[in-house]
Amino acid sequence: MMMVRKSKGLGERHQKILDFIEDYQRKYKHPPSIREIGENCGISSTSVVNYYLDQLEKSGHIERDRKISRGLRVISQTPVGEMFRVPVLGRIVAGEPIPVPASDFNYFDAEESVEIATSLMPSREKGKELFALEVQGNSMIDAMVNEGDIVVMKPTQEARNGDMVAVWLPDKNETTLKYFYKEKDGFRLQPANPTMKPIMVKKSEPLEIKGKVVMVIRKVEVVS
Amino acid sequence: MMMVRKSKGLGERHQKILDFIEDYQRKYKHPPSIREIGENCGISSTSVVNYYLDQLEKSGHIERDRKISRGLRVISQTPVGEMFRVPVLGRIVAGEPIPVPASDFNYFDAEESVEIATSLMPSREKGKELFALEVQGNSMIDAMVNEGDIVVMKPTQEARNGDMVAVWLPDKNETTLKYFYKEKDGFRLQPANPTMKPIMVKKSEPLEIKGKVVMVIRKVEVVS
DNA sequence: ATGATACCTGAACATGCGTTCAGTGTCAAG
DNA sequence: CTTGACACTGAACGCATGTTCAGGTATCAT
Repeated sequence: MMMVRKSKGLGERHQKILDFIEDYQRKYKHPPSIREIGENCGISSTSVVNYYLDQLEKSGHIERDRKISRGLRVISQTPVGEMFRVPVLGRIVAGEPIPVPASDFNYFDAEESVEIATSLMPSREKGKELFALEVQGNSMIDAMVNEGDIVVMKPTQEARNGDMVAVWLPDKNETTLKYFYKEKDGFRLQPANPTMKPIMVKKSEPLEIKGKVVMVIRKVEVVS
Repeated sequence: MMMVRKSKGLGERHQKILDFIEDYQRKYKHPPSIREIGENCGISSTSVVNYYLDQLEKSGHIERDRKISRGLRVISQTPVGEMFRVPVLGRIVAGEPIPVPASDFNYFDAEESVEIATSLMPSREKGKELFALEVQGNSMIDAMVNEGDIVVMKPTQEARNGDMVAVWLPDKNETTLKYFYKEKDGFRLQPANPTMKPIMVKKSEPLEIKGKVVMVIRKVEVVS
C-alpha cells in the first residue's frame, strides 16, 4: 500500500502563505519578499519559504518570476486590486431555508460569484466571510428587494438593533429579509419599505438569524 | 549636446517613464526596477531615474515605497483591471430635475465616485458614459429604491419597452424611476413593485427621459 | 535497523536594487 | 563673468533579497 500523504491538497502552511501574499498585496500594493513571508507565517528560514513557494508554483497556485525581487503573485480567482469575489451560494426563496456557508467552505466550490469593489464595502470584512444569494420570487418586496437581485450577506447568528438580517421563521416556514429590533416581549421585524407593517415575533417563537445583509445589487437588463 | 528644457508640467521623459511603468506592470504583473526603467527609457544612470521618480512622486503621479524593491506604482484615476469608476453626479430627488453629465464632462469633476466590477455590468458600456446618482428621500419606493441607494445610469433620451428609466415630468414637476412602456395613446410608467399602480402619460403631455437605469446598489450599514 | 520521504534549520553567497555623491555641461538671470 | 538652477553621468556603497548547501528531525514502509 502506498503511504498516506500527509496533505493531499494544500496544507495549513500553504494556505497561510497564500492568504498572507494576498493580504500583503492588498495592503501594500506590491508582493511581499521571501523573508517577509517567513516572518509573518512563523517560518524561520528563507529556504523553507522558498520550499513552499516551489510547491505552490508547481500546484499552480502562484506564479513566480525567478531572480526578481518580489516577483510572485497568486493565481487567484480574486483579481488583485481593490475588489474581491463573493461566492453566490444559491437562491433565497420565501418558502425555503437560507443556504449558509459550511465552516470548511472555500470560494472555489461556488458555481458562481460576484465581484465587489472594496471601496463599495462599508465594512472591511474579509471577502472570505461573505456570501451572496440571488433573490427568487417577489416575496422580499417588503425589503425593497426584487426578483433577480443579489443580496450580499455576512454570516452571523446575532444581530443588533437596526441591522438588516435574513431570518428563518420555523413556525411560519418562512424566509424573510427585515430590519431587526429587539423589544420587551420579543423581536420586531421591520420591513425596509416604511409603508408596510412590521412582523412581531414573541420570545417564545423560534427565530433563526442567518446573516446580516451588507449590500444589495440589482442588475437591470439594458437592451442597449 | 542640447538638452530640451521642459515647462512646468510633465516632460516627454516623465510621460515615457509613466507609460513604461504601466506597460511593464501590465506585462509582468509587477512593477519594474529603477534600472529596468532606465534601460527602457534611454536613461543611462539609475540616479536620473530616481531623480525623475522623485518628481513624479511629488507631482502625485506615482507612489513609492522607499527602500523596497520595485515598490512603486502609478496613481491611476481609472484603476486598471476589471473595474471602472463611475462618477456620482449628485442626488436624485422627486421634486428636482435629474442631474445629467455635460458633454464636456470628465470624471474628475465629480466629488465622489463608485467603482463597479466589470463583471457586474450587464452591458459593456464605457464607464465614461455612465454616471451615478444617490437617491434622496423615499419617493422612489415604487421603483424598489430606497434612500441612500446608488443608481447607476446610462444617459439617453430614448427608451425601449421594458427599460427602467429615470424620467422628468415637467407637468407634474416630478422625477421618478419607472419601467417604460409605449402604448397606443401614450406611455405607461410601471413601478417595479408589482403591487403599485402604473402612471399613464398621454402623448400630449411632456416627458423627458434622462437615462436608463443600469444598476442599483444598496449599501447597508453594518455595525459589525 | 534501514532507508525513503517530507519538513525544517542556519548560514553563506551572489547579486538585485535603492541610495548617495562628486562632477559635467547648458542656459538664463543678475 | 559669475552664479545657480536644471538635466545628467558614472561610480560607489550597502542593505535587500533570491538561491543554494550542508545538515538536522520526524514518520513510515520495508
